[in-house]
Amino acid sequence: MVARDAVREIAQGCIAVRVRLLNRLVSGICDAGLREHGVNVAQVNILVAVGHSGPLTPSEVAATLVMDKSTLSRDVEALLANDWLRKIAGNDKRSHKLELTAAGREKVASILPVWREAQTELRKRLGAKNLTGLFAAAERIWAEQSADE
Amino acid sequence: MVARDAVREIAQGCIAVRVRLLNRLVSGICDAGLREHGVNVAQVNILVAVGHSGPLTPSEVAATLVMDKSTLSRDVEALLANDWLRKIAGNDKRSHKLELTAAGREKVASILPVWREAQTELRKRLGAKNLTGLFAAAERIWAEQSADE
DNA sequence: CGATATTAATTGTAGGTGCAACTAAATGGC
DNA sequence: GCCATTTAGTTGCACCTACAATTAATATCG
Repeated sequence: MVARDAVREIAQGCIAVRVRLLNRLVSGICDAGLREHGVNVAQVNILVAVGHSGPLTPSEVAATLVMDKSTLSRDVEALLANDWLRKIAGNDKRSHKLELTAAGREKVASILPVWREAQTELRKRLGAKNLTGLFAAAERIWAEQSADE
Repeated sequence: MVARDAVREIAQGCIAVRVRLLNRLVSGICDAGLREHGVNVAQVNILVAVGHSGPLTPSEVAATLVMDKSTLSRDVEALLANDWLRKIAGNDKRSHKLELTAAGREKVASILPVWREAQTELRKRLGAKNLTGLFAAAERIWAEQSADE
């Protein structure tokens, strides 16, 4: 194996470069639409995760989104300050749960039009049929997590 | 449409949350393996892009990877300092091209084993068959770019 | 030819992100 | 019951990243 071949092998097969490219494209399009609403896609994802599956502890949210818990902690801070999330008592004195507030639910509803526009553009640019694999991959990661406990 | 439905609609269909989740998983796995080699996945992707399709101008690299050119500029700085990339004259006095050096090519070759390990883990966790859609989506973005000029 | 617009790259700045270290609380041996 | 270990969450830190503004060079058009 000579050095030249390594470049070709990675260029042709690298999962990371493709996922990262798509991430930048997708996040960029979503954030552009959300900017006027004063939120970013990371925040919306957290609100939706909590609203859909909550109440959840911060650790559960972080695991679901495969985020570092410290990153989540800082994101949640802003969401609490806006009263889009609220803390409720957990099973422990060291933990708590996060719940979507009515205001948070309305905030999510308010961005629905721009979210739909972004989805439409993304389906067109990425190819709607290519998304099934993407969704299935995410499902596998979520399934892994259920299996862990 | 009530607010509750917006949460469900986004939770069930959001492309962004899934792409971002996969990005964090993939980047995390790759970066963990690369750490001992003193590089990150962003840098490897740039070296490979330049080595595979180069010489390329910074703008061309940024477009290929769908990166902001300012982000690329700072990444390239470190790669030049390590003599993994070199600047060569461009068509213009305001532009130049980037070329992979022999040392850069060897650096890429040196990380090939950890790259392969990461690929194997990712294929297993994401499901090998789910990757075809991912690759096809990236191809569409690259095809868009050729069509632009 | 000269003013204006465009293009390439970099730099200023603000905020996002993850790893490691830390604090507090709970668990598990012994 | 007590001490070591684990777990939950936050904070310190360094770095990554993108948008906006800047600098320099080139192209365009009257």
